[in-house]
Amino acid sequence: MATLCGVDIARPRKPTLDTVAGVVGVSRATVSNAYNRPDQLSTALRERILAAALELGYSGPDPVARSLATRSSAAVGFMLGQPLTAAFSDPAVSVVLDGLASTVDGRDHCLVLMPGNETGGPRPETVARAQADVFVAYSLPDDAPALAAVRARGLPMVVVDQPVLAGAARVEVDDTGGARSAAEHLLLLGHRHFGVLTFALRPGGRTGPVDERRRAEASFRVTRDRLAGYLDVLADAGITDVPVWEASGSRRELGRAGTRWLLERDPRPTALLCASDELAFGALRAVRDAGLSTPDDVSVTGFDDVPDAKHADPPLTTVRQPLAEKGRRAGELALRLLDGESPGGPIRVPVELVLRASTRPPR
Amino acid sequence: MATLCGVDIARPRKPTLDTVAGVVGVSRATVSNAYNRPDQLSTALRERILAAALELGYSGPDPVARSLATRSSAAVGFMLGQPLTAAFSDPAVSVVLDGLASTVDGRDHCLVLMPGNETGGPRPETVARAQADVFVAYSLPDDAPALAAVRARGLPMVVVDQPVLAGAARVEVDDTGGARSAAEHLLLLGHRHFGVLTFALRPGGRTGPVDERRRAEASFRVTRDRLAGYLDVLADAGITDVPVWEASGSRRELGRAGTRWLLERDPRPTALLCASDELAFGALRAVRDAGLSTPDDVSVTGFDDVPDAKHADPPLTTVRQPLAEKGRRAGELALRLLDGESPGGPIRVPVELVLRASTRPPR
DNA sequence: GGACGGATCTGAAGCGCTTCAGTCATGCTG
DNA sequence: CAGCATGACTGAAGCGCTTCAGATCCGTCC
Repeated sequence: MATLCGVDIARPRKPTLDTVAGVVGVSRATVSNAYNRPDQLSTALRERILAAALELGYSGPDPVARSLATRSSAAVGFMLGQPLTAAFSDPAVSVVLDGLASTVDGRDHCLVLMPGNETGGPRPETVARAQADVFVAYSLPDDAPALAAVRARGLPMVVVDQPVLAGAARVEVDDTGGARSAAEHLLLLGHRHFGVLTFALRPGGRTGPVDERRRAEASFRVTRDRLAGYLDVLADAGITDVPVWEASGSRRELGRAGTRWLLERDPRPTALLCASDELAFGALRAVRDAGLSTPDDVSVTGFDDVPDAKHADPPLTTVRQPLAEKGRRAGELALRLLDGESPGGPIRVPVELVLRASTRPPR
Repeated sequence: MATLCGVDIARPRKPTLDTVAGVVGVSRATVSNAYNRPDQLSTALRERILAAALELGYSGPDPVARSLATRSSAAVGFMLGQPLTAAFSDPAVSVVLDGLASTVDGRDHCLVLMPGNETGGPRPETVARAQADVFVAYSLPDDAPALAAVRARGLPMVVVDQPVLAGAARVEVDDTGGARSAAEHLLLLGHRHFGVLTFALRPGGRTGPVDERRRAEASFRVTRDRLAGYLDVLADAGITDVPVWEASGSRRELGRAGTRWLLERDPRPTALLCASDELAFGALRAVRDAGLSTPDDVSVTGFDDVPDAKHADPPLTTVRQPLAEKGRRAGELALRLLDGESPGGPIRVPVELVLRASTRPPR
């Protein structure tokens, strides 16, 4: 009786707002209000509507249609500079992402994940079709096509760590400063023979020694800055020709391999500066493999202070950055942009050298 | 001139299909075709349209509107049983996710990530509002509210590992069998004193010894099956009262702590069965901490065969499961469901015991 | 008692796009 | 040259929802 005229046979079809409205005998607007603005109708009616919906198997307004009508998809896109495996092998990524995810989820926003490929970011097509109304870029190379794609869509963006991009909100870390402090620490301890272990300077995953030219081509800002921090401090102290090994990713196994090479240099380094804790874990292992001891024979520093760092053997001296906070900040920034507020200046999170047992003066 | 009548002043407004159509002087349908069906119009016109679009700053059809019109959001939702940090501390999750992501990205589908919370899955509200047209559930507890939410929306779902759910496509692994083979291996070597290290039996993250009652309450199927595999084989051999430690997550640090407890049991176990490689890594470390040796004093087995397992010290005997393949299969299944094909029976991926140096007969 | 305010509910105009049944030339066939 | 297939393009009907300016009704206040 209270049903709409003809369209009644179509059983298997999914119910919509209209279906429910028809059955209850109210207008579509009222059903919508039942879900979105409970104060706009009487409790009694609202309950009747919800009951009817339940019975009809209507599970609430369709998210896509709702997004179209409200012009907001309630999702934030997360673009990554690497494939997922590479990214998540390093807690430095997953902890940040976790902070971000819980922040945006608190506001009923979803996270659209866009992993990178060999070229160092998601495909622009992926970005163009992603249903998100703000994007977060994490560790993309400066020239990633994905960035242009976001820009073309005219959507706001927050960048964490890099790249530095005009008009985008930003949360950043003083990578250079952190790296400098690690190098200075080792210098102060009296070390003169160094080795540096870094992760990828550019997308594509090369593994091998880094020369001046390769260094100049670096397109990952984080890598560039940490490396520069290490080498500049050493150069200022008159130490040049420092061997540098580039691992294609931030994984302990790759750090271990690189360290093998570094330990074969002559003179053998007494101190290893690593661009991440994961690499440093590999370095610790390689030192042990070589029948040497950390810190007696070789001091090792990391970067990030991931949870495992303090439990390493020996506990790792490293540069701490507040990973979870970075993620949260990025999330908050993204939500602010969604609210149309201005991004404000870049948010800087602090770094701090954490001294543990993996460093000591050379013998 | 070729512009539409009045609506011309609104500069800052984002261009739409109509804008472009108006400027070029063609119908909206034609512009749409220019993007989606190049064969439906002449190349010349298509290029004119694309050029005009570029000039106007139109970056292609709006994904949300397009989704509404096509009734397909081109996204797959990924629901996780744990928060991101917990999930990604274990490569067993990130490798699967990577396989899934690359599979669906190949079809221009996005990945909507829905991490779990303390209750063991994403919030149902999150699921209800997620713009995805197929969901994959990974390691959710059997009673997760998120599952009901998917069902309420009437969307197809693929389940990997668990829970077992009627009507859902599934890719599964013989966890019980894998666990059994590890236990049998140790038994065959002559071990009689065991310890078991497992990750969470239920959402919420408890840490401590597991008794019969706790075991009965287990809601994570994977955990349940592996544990059962270990204990059943031992029980069949007449070995009962095996101490079991539950870690709240699959992290090496937690494995290390649990192993400390296990090693204090009397009689001290000569073999440790771990529910994951990450836990096993912690066990190796704890054995060393205790001044003991693996495998001389204590044998250790893991589960998963993550990339680090073969580089552990000593290399880890473990049950291999093809993680990347699991992810890919799940992705393929999801895409098939999207195409309206039937899921077919569950896909089983093989497990296999990989013998390495962390196990040997007891002294 | 008439004006007013509040609480409820409705109509209709979009949101930006896809798609399908056509329309209209145009060229080809026999 | 009639008849037809083909290619190029258009009109209009949705997709399922939100939202806002009313419409209606009723209790109230002076």
